Amino acid sequence: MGATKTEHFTDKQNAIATLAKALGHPARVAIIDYLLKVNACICSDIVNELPLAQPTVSQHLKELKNAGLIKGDIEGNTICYCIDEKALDKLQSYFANISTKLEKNKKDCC
Amino acid sequence: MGATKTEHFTDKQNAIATLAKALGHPARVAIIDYLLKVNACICSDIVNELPLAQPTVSQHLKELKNAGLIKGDIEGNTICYCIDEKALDKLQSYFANISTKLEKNKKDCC
DNA sequence: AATCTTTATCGTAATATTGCAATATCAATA
DNA sequence: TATTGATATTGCAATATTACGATAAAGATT
Repeated sequence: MGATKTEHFTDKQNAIATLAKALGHPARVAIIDYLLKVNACICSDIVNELPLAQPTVSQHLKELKNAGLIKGDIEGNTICYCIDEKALDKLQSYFANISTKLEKNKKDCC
Repeated sequence: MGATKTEHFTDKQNAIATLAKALGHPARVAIIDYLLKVNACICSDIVNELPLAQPTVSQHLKELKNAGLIKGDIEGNTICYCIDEKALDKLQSYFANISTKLEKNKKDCC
């Protein structure tokens, strides 16, 4: 065993889990924070911003890209990575929806 | 290595990563969905709702609890687990904040 | 008290993640 | 074309996660 039983869950559950998992590492949260802060693409400087070696950063970027949280293209000898709004909108609306439901259905237990 | 270098990131980054990581598995997303749907605590039936063995479900519940996403107490011979609004509010405002920033700072790259 | 019901824990196997040194790739430039 | 600069890939070691059978724990029921 050891592998997630993806096929037993709904597409939506898997989609949210994939996005959440991609943000489940502080380095990847830090990358998103950085992209928001500089309001631009990553151009070489991200490696200097993180306390990790270049291959590790590259790997984290790859995971964010695979999850759809960032998108990027090669531009000359640098890479232009930036936030993919679609994915973040999906997360935003997922949690906004939960908050709305929680607000509406005040429970008296716990 | 293999261990996350938690100490090199900010508390906020680690906090978001911990919450996101807890939702980084479809079974745990399904548990949250279920808690919202029934608008009540979990009372024994959650094991029947998931395609996983009881010890596995118990383990996922434990992880959600450790991350602070659910809270629960023993009630007789069943458990009352329910959503911890504080954690979900934290996630909701994190992503709402990101969406606001993205809306404000329209970029022309990518 | 013996049994049932429900949840937790232990132990363990399979798999995934994290991190980095070494190396490869590839465009720009000297 | 040789070199430089930036990013990706490979390979590997350390660690974490996922899943479940077996078993334990503890209140409820008979």
